[in-house]
Amino acid sequence: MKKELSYFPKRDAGRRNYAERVRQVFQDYLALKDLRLTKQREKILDVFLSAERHLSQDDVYRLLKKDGLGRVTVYRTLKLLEESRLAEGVTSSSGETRFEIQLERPHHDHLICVQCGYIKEIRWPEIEKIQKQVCRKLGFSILYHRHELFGRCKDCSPKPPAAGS
Amino acid sequence: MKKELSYFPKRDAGRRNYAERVRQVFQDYLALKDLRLTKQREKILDVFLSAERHLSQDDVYRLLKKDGLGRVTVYRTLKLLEESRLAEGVTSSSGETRFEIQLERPHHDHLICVQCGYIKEIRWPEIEKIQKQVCRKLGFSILYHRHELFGRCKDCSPKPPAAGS
DNA sequence: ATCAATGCAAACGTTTTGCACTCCC
DNA sequence: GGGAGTGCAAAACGTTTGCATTGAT
Repeated sequence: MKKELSYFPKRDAGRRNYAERVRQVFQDYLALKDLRLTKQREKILDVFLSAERHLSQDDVYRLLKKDGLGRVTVYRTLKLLEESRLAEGVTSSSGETRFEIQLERPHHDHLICVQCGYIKEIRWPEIEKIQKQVCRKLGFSILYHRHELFGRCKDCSPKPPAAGS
Repeated sequence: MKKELSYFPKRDAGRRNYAERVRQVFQDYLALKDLRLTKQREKILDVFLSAERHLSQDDVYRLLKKDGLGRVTVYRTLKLLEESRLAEGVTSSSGETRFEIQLERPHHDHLICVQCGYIKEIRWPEIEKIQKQVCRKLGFSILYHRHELFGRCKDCSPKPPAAGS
């Protein structure tokens, strides 16, 4: 039995609901700031919700330019998503920032394959715990952190799991 | 007895030697690549060795433009320093990359104060250990990682250590 | 109808490149 | 002396801004 770690709650069943909750949060944030949920902003959000993660600005732009969406709007909307804390940036293997929707997702860090670009999410509560402890001891209050590991994923590793191992 | 963790070897005594070793490493790297250790490259290295850490490209440029050094050279040399693995970039609180010389310095991560910009280096072998373990289990081979914590340092913390704790 | 949002183009800041001159090896 | 290195200017790149038009509430 492949016990693939299932870090995140299954959302397949409640996917549509999830999308709606995300949209709601965004709308609330916008309302709070006296801003509007426009078609373009919805579309950008939708792209994230169907891709579900790790899109660069350019990815979003290319997916939506056929709808007449401009780069500027993508930039501005991504900024809004970041501000609202709905989206968060991850450094990709090529150095560019990629975004993912964070709502209701437990905090996780990233393993980034420098070869294929695959981004694996990982949770390690132990590490978070040590982090907090050490920082508290030092009087450093953490606001947020970035913990990214660059390397090769299983498939891209130079030495595939040898027989007999 | 204050057992302040002494993360880095005392270099006060051997500082000059250290500088020379750094220069040697750089020269070796350059030789390997059929490149030359020029006055400008030496000067840039010297800036790092006297500042010892966390300089942005602009910092370096401003410190050296009086010597007639151009921005372009700074960019190119910083790239060389990175390639040679002598220097490594850290994300500063304002988001720009700052560089530090890494030779003979044990690996460390960074606590970055978003208020005063102070960068504190930190070693937590336990975390590194867990990291390695987890990644090995996943078949992910780490090449390098970035672990940066953003927050407020002791001095900039909103609530100074209150009386009676 | 109002006022924010959009999209264009132009501005902007940063990094890279082309090229003649310099200088290290 | 030759080829790499430098510095300038210009190009390239990614992001932001100004402004007239569009559109959501």
